[in-house]
Order: sequence, then C-alpha cells, then structure tokens
Amino acid sequence: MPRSYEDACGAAHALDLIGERWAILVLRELMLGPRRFSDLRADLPGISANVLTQRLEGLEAAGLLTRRKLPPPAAAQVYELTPWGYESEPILQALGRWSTRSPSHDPTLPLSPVSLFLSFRTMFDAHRAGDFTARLGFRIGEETFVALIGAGTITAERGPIDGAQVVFAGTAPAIAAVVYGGQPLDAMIDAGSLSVEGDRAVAERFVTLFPLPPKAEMPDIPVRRPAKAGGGGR
Amino acid sequence: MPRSYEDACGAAHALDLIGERWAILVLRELMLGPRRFSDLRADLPGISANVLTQRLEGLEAAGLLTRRKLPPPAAAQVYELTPWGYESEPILQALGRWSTRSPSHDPTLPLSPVSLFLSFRTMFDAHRAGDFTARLGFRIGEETFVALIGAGTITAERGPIDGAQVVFAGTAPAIAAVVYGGQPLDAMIDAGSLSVEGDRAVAERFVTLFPLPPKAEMPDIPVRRPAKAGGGGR
DNA sequence: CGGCATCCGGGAAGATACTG
DNA sequence: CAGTATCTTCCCGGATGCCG
Repeated sequence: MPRSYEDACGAAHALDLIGERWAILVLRELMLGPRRFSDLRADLPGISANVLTQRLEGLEAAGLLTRRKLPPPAAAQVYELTPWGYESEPILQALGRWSTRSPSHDPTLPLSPVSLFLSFRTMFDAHRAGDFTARLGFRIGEETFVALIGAGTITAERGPIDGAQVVFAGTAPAIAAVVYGGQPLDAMIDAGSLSVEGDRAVAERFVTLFPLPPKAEMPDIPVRRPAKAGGGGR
Repeated sequence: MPRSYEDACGAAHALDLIGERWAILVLRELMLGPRRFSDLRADLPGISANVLTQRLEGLEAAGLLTRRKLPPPAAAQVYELTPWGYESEPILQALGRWSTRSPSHDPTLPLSPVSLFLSFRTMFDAHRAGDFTARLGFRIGEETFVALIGAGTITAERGPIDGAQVVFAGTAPAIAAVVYGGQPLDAMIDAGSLSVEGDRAVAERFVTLFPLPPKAEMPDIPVRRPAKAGGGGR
C-alpha cells in the first residue's frame, strides 16, 4: 500500500483502501454481482486497462474482491466482491445522496445500468411509496433487472423479468431522465427513447418514488487574485 | 475541475468534487467548526502546504467551504464549511464505520481530536446507552470538547467543559485506546497517559458505548505470480 | 478475446525553501 | 502565521504488444 495517510481515523484508513482514483467506481460496478474485466471496462468509460488491472489487484489484496474462474464452457474469469466488499454500499449511497444537492451535477452524462439500480436503492422514498406494491422489470441492452416494491422498501437487482407487472426497455440514461429528470413517460416513449410494456399505471407511479432534494446554495466567491510573482525556490 | 469522471452517477460526481487526495480529510477537520490554515496543517500530518492550499481553493470553488476574516484583534483568516459542506458528514461516517471491519486497520497511528469526536458520533450505540444520561468534558491540548448523552443519542462538539460530570484530559490517541482499544481506564491513568476528574462511574460507563464490529475475514489470495518476462513495449 | 506487461507523456502530489 | 514558488517523484492515462 503506497502512500498511506498514516492516520488512525477510520475515514482515513478507508481512503487508504479505496481512495485511489476509480477504486470506488469499480466497487460500484461490482455491487450488483460478479462482472468480467471487459464488462467493467465498458461501464467505466475513461478507465484504461492498466489502471483497471491495478485497481483490481489492489482491491483483491485489500480483501474486497476475489477472482473466480467460471466453469467451462464459459471459461471466463470474473471478479466478485467479498461480503465485506458488499458492505461498502453505504459509502456509495452516502456519496450519491450528498451529491444530488450539488449545483454542478450534470445528469446528461453517461450512466451505467448498475449506477441506475443502485440509485433506486439510495433515493427510494418510503413515505411516498406508502403501501404501494409492485414488481417491475427492466431490459437494458442484454441485461435484465428487477425492482420489487412493498412494505415501504425496495429491492433492485439483476434478475429475470418474468412475472413483472411492467417492463421498461431502454438505456439507463433514458430511464433516469424519467425518474430523476422530470421527463414525462409519454414523451420518452413517443420519442422512441424508451418502451414500456404492461401496467402503465404502475410505471407512472414508480417514477415518482425517487425525489431529489433541492440544490445547495452557492456562496459568493470573492474573486481570487491569480498569484503575483514572488516566493522562493531552493 | 480537471479530470472529471464524466459520469452522471451521483457517487462519481461526488468524487469529482471531493475525490482528490486529502480533500475528505480536510472536510473532516472542518466538521466541528472553523479552523485556521495552520490548525489544519497540524492535524493533517503529512499534507504539504501547497496541497492544502490547492484543496482549500478547490473546496471553496465547489461551494463546500468559505473563508472568513475574523474580526480584529484576532485578524486571522479561518476556513468554515458551508451548510452543504457540513452535510458531507454521513460520507465520513460511512467510510469510518465500514473501515472498522478492516483487518489492516492500525489503531496506533496518530489521531486528531476532531477524528475522535466524529468517531463518537459515528460509533455510538444507542442500545448500549439505554437511558444513560451524562455530560462529559474533554481537554485535549488547548482545546475542549463536550459530549452529551441522553435519550439514546449523543452530541459531540467543541465547547466549554463547564458543568461536566467528568472531565477527561489527555491526547486523542490515549482516549481512543480506552474507548476502542480495550485499555482499562485505571491502567491509562496509572501510566499517566490520561487523567479523569469527576464521576468515575460515568467515565467507566461512557467508554463502553462505542463497540466495534468484528473484523472481516480475509479470503485466501491464491498467490500472484510475480510477472514472468514477456510483455511488449513500444 | 481477455488479461496483463511495458513504455511514454503529462500532471498531481510530496518535499523544501522562501516571502510578506 | 499564512501561504507561494520550485523541484522531484510518483500516479494516471493512452498506446502497443505478448500470451494463454
């Protein structure tokens, strides 16, 4: 572990383990189950192969994930979080919940499917859901996900969409635009960005269950003078 | 903001704002109220002045802190979190709570006073406290802090120790050794590492209210072969 | 194709020295 | 005390190539 903070504070130690660039986002992509190297790379736009390799090695050495060989014929290797690795989800939730108040957040950026479903877990409002009960399916690319709502709780995970009352099909950003961006479902469907099959009323209700808090106010920043010569060297 | 993750995920955006090295620890040191540049530097062992300057500028630009001039005679400048900045405490708590299960955590490292009191807020166990009520004072160096326990909640903040039933005096690591390290209060007092004045029974009860979870199990790491020649280059 | 190594350029972090 | 300037070191990110 190069460059530790050398600080007994728990937060500092956590950052020793997962504070390097991309590390937390790698955890995010593994939070809904094992993935392959190229899956991770595809859903972490901008990461380079060598950095991903380094992070996977570091997280493995820290005991946060293991690598497993899938049984033949799919002789691929997959990376999977350890139980302790899965326990890092509250960190992702705290980061995500806090940043929704950021005035500089840009919701038009790319969004991975895993991010979307973790955001459902994070932003679900039990009070708004009341005694609403539903089983929703989502088809995003080749993958399917299921959300189960009931008793004021939500589960959101990878899984088959069989038995869902309603199935959304589209990209993660398109679904996010409806749930978080206030885009009307009709408009998205008419535009061909999204398709919804099954109980439309359930779909309409679902998209109201994830309210965002108001943006934080930005203080005036009194102008910073651009550094004006002086100072020494060695 | 150089080097953004370009990802609409809330966690990724949070890391754009506070993911740089030291940034979260700067927030930590400001979490209990305004501090001066040299205070921050003293409690962030290892940070260099220019990096601290950069972080303060970045966090100010992001709207997380403001700088204020204290009124004369103390014409010093202080850095203070904005309301939104204070709202980042759950991130610190999630990091800290999660890392207590790390097998590699070293509690003998240095610990700042602010870290200690934030850890009280984080690790307080309401169930263990039951209907225990107390007012505790802490003297650490030149600073004093107060913890108030009652109705299954705790407050821990900077403040005068007047009216405390018991006053601890010592370093943050010494107090942590008793609360988290299982060191008996008597032993620490006899060794001169700590002094306790006032109601000893209250002190003894207090140090039992912050239990640590069990360490995570480390998976076997199947040996990584140390790279065996080959590979390319340009 | 998946995974990993190596080389390179740029930039952030760390250490040190100096200024107002 | 509160920073700023400079130098060095190391990490990140992109490109390329080898290997199973």
